[in-house]
Amino acid sequence: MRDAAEIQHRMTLFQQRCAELGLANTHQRQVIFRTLAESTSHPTPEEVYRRVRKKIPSISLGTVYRNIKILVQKGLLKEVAVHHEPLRLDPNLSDHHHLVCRRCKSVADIASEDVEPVRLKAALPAGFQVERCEVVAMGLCAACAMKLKQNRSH
Amino acid sequence: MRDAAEIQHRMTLFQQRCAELGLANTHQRQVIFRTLAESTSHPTPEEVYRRVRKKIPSISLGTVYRNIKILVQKGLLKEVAVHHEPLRLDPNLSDHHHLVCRRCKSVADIASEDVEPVRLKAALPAGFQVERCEVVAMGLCAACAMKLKQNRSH
DNA sequence: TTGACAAAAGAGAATAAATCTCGTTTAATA
DNA sequence: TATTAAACGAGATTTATTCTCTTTTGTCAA
Ligand SMILES: [Mn+2]
Ligand SMILES: [Mn+2]
Ligand SMILES: [Zn+2]
Ligand SMILES: [Zn+2]
Repeated sequence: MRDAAEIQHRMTLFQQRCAELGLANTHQRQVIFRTLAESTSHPTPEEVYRRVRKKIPSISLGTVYRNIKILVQKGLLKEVAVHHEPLRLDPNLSDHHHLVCRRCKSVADIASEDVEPVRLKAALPAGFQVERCEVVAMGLCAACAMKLKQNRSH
Repeated sequence: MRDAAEIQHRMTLFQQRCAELGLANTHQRQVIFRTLAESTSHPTPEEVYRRVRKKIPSISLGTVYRNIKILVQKGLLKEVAVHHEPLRLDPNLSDHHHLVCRRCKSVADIASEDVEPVRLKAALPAGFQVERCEVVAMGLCAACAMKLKQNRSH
């Protein structure tokens, strides 16, 4: 839970951004965002729904999902790491990293030797044992970059 | 598609490991593994199913999923990145990294400043535009490490 | 203000991915 | 070859998410 001033600041920015983006200023949207802004963890949509219902018992799960999707699209929320259905399997068991296209979801390998070893400078939460580090580089593949450019010039 | 000698080598190792692990040497299991071993991409379970059915038209989707799960558990296959349902949201929009417990799936932030910047040493696939790099450090949280130790000492 | 219109909400059906159940078949091994 | 646990196939079930449709609510201009 963050402090009240910080949350108030986030809410003000949120309302500004919604106005800029043409998103209506609904009570449900505000409470969903505030619930996430108050959180310092990484809740699931169901968890958000559970918390939001304390404020708006009649809210529907669909509204929570709809808003989460819009807010992630507009960059007002993030998803943790690359996360999209369905599961992707990797027959390459060597330690290596990945390059993911945010548009077409293609996944390409980056060899371990092609990335400088990841170095943590600070102490981790007490007792956490790191087993492996994977770098996920997100961006646009050549094909998708071209398609997006074309769409923009319509 | 890899070359035949490489695949043959993988199949031999696979059969050895299955024997060691007490996994029965079924035709379905072999074809599923071979299909993945032949692949240089990151197929979905449905894609594996589609390919395996060319060899064994009567195979069931359940068998594909069952084997994928076993093989991932036993370390004969990997999942790409951390990937588990449901979606996890992040109210922290700053660039930062994550620490994920492989057992309880808890997610903790690692501040960007606490990790040396990720440096790619080699050229990426032509035209790929990287927008951001996220480090996912996987391992065991203190609580889970303790629970696993207890279970082992039964 | 109020009215028109688009955006968003609620309810619940539908879909997609993954898992489970259960009766049947098969591999391991004695 | 007979026994038995493991694995299979078929299809139901579960879980997360999305969609459809009707009603309600913001927004904005008159
Ligand atoms: Mn890979
Ligand atoms: Mn985070
Ligand atoms: Zn792409
Ligand atoms: Zn844990």
